[in-house]
Amino acid sequence: MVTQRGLEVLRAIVQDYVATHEPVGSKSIVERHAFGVSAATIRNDMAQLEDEELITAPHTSSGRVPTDKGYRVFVNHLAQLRPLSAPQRTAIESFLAAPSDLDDLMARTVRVLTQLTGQVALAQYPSFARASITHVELVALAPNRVLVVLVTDAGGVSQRISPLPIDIDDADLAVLRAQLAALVTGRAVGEAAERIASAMEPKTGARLQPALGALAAVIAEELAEFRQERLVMAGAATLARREQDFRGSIHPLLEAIEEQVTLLRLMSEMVTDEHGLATSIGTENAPFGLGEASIVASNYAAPGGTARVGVMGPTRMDYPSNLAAARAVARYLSRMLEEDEAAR
Amino acid sequence: MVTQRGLEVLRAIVQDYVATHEPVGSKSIVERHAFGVSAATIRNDMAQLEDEELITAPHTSSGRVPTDKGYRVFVNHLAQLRPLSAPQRTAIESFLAAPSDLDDLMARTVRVLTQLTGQVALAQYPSFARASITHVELVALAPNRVLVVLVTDAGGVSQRISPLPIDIDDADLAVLRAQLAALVTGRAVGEAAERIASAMEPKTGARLQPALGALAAVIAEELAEFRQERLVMAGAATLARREQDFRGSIHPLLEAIEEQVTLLRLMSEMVTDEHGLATSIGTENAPFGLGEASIVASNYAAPGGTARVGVMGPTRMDYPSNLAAARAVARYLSRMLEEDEAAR
DNA sequence: ATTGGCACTCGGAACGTTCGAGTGCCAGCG
DNA sequence: CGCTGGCACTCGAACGTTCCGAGTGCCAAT
Repeated sequence: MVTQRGLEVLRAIVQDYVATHEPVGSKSIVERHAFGVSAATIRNDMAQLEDEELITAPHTSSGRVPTDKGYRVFVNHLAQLRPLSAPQRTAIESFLAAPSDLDDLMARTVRVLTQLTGQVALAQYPSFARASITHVELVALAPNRVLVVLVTDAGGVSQRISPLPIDIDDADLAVLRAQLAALVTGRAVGEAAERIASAMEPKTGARLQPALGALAAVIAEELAEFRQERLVMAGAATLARREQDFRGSIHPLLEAIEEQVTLLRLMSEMVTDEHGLATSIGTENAPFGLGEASIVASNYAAPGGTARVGVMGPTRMDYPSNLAAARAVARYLSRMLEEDEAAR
Repeated sequence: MVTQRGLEVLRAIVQDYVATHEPVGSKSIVERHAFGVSAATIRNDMAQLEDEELITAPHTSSGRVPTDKGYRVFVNHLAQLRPLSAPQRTAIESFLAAPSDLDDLMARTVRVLTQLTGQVALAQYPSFARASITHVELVALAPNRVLVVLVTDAGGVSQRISPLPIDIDDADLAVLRAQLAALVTGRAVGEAAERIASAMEPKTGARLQPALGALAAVIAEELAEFRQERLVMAGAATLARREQDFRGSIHPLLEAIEEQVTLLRLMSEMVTDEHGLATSIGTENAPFGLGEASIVASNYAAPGGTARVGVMGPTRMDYPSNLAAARAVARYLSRMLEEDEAAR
């Protein structure tokens, strides 16, 4: 059983260890924190914390270091977010002001977050999976090449060039446009994908069927792209400064950053607390090959539902600050997207 | 003055050092290469090479290591590309087969190149700077929101949503479309940008002028995007394996990868030899903050002119293999783009 | 329950020794 | 004159020893 003071000691250990990167001893705790008890008492508390596996000693006689479990307790029960400073808030505001489009907004978001935290920043794109198709437009580039543009009600646009197996004229194009529009406009992305699949089968011998099939195939690809989750990142270079924080090497992290898929799954599988904040610590990420890393994230509100923005760093990170930064950025991001949607 | 055999010794040193990552001594040279002379003779040659600053000794009595100048001589005079193996060629072929679009093709290109060389792969996008605008299309999303699509003859497409300061109807849209088309279709990107600038000035009091101005501004942005060089990369994670190859840290490299701008300039400023190959070694990259890295690249033929594909790695890299890989990939890439253009 | 005291542990720094790979130089040889 | 074997020398890497101090666990006293 851990006493109340024991928890305070854990908090002190986490804070000091994150600050100094060195195992913390009983003596340095009484020096840096006003516990009003002697080092020996702290030592007794530390022995209890060690029994509970909340802290551990790297060597027989050395200071203590929090375990992953210790960080977890710290984050869940002991940490309170450290609010951002005024300059930090204005930094976010000016960084995110007047983006030219969604890509730009997302890129700026991760840049400001990596700049605030000094960690690798990650952001899920708003999902278009539940959006509906509002427009399908065909532009003839040549008799046998058509540009296919798809627009969703959530602001997502996709475009792709499709070669055609036959030459068509403007009248044909109008026919095809009408046929495709009937299939997908007003439909949710998933539903549209089902309906478009039927058009891809070469059923009738109609003259335009080959062209329709080709266009349907391209539209299917575009729809698949809408359903796919995406991720933006920034600050990978900051990992180089932290090499020794990751026992083995930063290779798994760089790999994950390049892969994206892993991080995408990780981000979406994290569980949020009642404030929309999520934390995944050290070995909790082991199934993803990132047992040395921690991730904190905050939900933000996007047209297509909530998505997440956060940072990835060493287990020994400053959770309160990083959580606060992620939350602040998420809030601004939500607001930007809300304004954009209102204008639509 | 360096003798013929001296140059052979340099070649041996470069080869052995790249292979073993350890300073090479006179004795190991006579063991691994059939020079037919004694170690003492090699030592004399090495002394000459050291006078010429082609090699250097890390410590007073230790093997020798090539200097950047030594690598340069090796690459210019001593190296002959090592042709790829048959499996490697088929790997390229199957990797690059049937890309779904340009982005996909470029992504696969860098992936195969990083897989072949184990280094960070870089590829410039084909440039659309000299392309011409063939289509400008407006799609009404709402009375005050229009999707603007631009298409070039080099296969580049750009799309963006523009809010309008006033509401317009379909007839207005047709008018605007005609006005904008008159300004930019058939024009080269640069020329189009100049002409579109004029439409952005609020000169006349015409009713549609505010809308025209807004659309022109968006088109100007899209044109600027066409003029901008772009880069794709892969294999950043491989750097982690090579940490100690970069004396200081891999931070500058990761930074450059994230920045892109630096690498873009570096790639475009490299000078190619008569075979379209370019090499930039160690300190030659110092102005770009990459004095510890080398880059090799090969030109490839793209619709908008030649562009480059290559790899970045430690100065102590296997130049012949990497150059051969870059050249092979560049050739396949040229062919793919040529086929695509023929289909257009 | 808390505390001061104390013996104990162990990692890290400092230092010395040894070992061997590699060098430069030189006299001798074809 | 170029090449060679021989030799003294250098210096880094590896290893062992010593020393120091921060930190611990435990215990008797309060």
